[in-house]
Amino acid sequence: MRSASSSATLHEVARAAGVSPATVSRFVNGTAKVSEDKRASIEQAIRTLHYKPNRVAQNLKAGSSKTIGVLTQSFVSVYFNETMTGIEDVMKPAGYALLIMSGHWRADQEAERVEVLIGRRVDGVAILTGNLADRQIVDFSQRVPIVAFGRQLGGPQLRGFCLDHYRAACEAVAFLIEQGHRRIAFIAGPPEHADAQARLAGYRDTLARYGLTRDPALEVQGDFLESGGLLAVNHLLASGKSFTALFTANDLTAFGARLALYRRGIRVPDDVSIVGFDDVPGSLYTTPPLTTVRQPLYEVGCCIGRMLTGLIEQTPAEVQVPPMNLVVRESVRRLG
Amino acid sequence: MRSASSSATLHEVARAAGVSPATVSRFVNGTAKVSEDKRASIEQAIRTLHYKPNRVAQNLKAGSSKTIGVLTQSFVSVYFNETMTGIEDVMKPAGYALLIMSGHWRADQEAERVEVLIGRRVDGVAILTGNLADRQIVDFSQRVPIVAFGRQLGGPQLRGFCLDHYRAACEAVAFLIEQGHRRIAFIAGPPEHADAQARLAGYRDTLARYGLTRDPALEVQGDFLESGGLLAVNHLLASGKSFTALFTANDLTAFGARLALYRRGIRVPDDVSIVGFDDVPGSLYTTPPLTTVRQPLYEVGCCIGRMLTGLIEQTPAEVQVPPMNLVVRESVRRLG
DNA sequence: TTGAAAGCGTTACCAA
DNA sequence: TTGGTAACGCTTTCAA
Repeated sequence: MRSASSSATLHEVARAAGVSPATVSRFVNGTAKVSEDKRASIEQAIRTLHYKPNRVAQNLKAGSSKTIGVLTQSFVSVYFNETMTGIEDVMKPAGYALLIMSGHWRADQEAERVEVLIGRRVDGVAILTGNLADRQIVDFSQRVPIVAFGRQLGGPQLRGFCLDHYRAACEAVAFLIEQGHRRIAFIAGPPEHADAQARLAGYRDTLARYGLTRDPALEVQGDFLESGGLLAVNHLLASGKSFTALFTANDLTAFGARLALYRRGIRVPDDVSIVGFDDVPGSLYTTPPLTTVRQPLYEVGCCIGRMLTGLIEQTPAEVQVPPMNLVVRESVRRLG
Repeated sequence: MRSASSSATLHEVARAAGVSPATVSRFVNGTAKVSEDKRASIEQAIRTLHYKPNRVAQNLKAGSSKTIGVLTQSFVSVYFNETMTGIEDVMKPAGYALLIMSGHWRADQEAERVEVLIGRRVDGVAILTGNLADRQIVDFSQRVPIVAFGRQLGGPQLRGFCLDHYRAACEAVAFLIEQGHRRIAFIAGPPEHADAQARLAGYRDTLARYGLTRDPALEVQGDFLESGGLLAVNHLLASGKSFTALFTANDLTAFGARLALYRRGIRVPDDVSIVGFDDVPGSLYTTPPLTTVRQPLYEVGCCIGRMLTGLIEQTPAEVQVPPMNLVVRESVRRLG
């Protein structure tokens, strides 16, 4: 007896329709012409048996799974999810499904996940940042086409690209300076995180470029999380150093910072201005709405998707990586 | 010539090791004892050929894919993503991978996605809310085990469960009343959304239960989005009706409402108290932090995972659905 | 236009 | 313990 969850096979359809399996296959795939009468009985049989092709068998035969693997770091981060939406939106119409695994920012887990993905014979892998060594990604790319976001990497089966965090951070700080701010504090991200480093460098260099001397006491450590932002502001305030603006390594940090300020009755932007980084959905509705640098993550996802299909189907496409830019809202006050 | 992305097969390993494919299979799977010498040469061959079993072939053979399909509605919603984290955390250790597709709240797309999932022979499907007709889910469940979150459904291969939105909404409104509030406005969710209906009913009934007469002018339509919350508050304010508290159908609505209030200089909670619903991550860091009803979505995901494995592996597990509860933060002021 | 048959990479049964 | 072999469900070549 057939279990409730399996469905009819091509052979059964063939038998029911009184034709050969080959003919049914041809009909189903439109691979060749089938005479009118057979066509009718096949359609009939398919209907009554509820036949649906078994993709697993098709995949085995085809040697490709029409599936792409996505290595994300966390499901609960808009950062990744917007990117995945972009990936899905371009891969779905092309017939690919997404096998998603999260690596939790741990190189060992990430490697293990990629192995699983390759074992499942995905046609390509998208790696969204993470802590895998570049070297290892290059190695993996000998086994499967890979597009890595957040790395400057290349190879026969490998594409990698980054957004220009340095330039974007420069733009943000320049904006603050042009609004009349001179004492600008910075809450940094995790020191080992490449993007965080670039943003910090952008902050420092822009200060220098405008001839402002940098005050180390105004650079505080954060961790890309709200809690870190909150602590950092407390720290800053405790140090007694004054500042009129705050640039944070990302939006979550800005949210935490904003709450710390709120708790002390320090108004934004009246007393202190804030600029964030990322433009997560929530930043449009903070009080006040946050001025921040927008990362075009949805578009990034689309790029990843296009690069990946290009790699897989050997139709190299020149993909234009979208720029980041400052979105000015209400958290910055013009001084003097 | 073998393409760069494929790897050695069992047969090649067998040939290289001078044994039969069957023996290699047995060794790899530990299905039977293999003599020491063969074992060594097989290991050797596997290493030099970089052999990895082809899961696609294994799946075809086994008739199961060790994959479960997840029908989500949107990637960019913490609501779904927290749930998926829970699902992943219980499915991954059990050896299942997640094939994820989003239905965008459109019944036709959702049905199409489930068809794709079934066609790919997933071992089970998790449906996270959405607009599919119950009837259709029941039908699908004849072809594959299904766990549906957000529906009260059951069947031989079907489990469905909801959280008690009605009761939770009652609790939230009761809290407001007990804090001394009498004029409590409500910003509703989409009228066709079952959870939104339950929350509305909870609001109305609780008012009645405490002997408060309900004022229709204090019930405004929202849409579960920040923008709807903002508009709703503007509407409420324009109507001239006074209120001391605001209960919103979800947190996003509360965020929008909070911004509208902020824009008019109305303080929270000094002038107006707010209670949200969901407890999305951001609500801990709004100014002030939002009092809201927590939906234990991660735990829900774990439940879904356990129910699904129970269904698939025919080991029915009694799974305890976690309760929602009010988390009191700083957006409600005690009156009088 | 149609069918027979081989093969995709595994696993498992049956003999040996 | 080991090997041969037949499936799993499909596609595709080769003949007819």
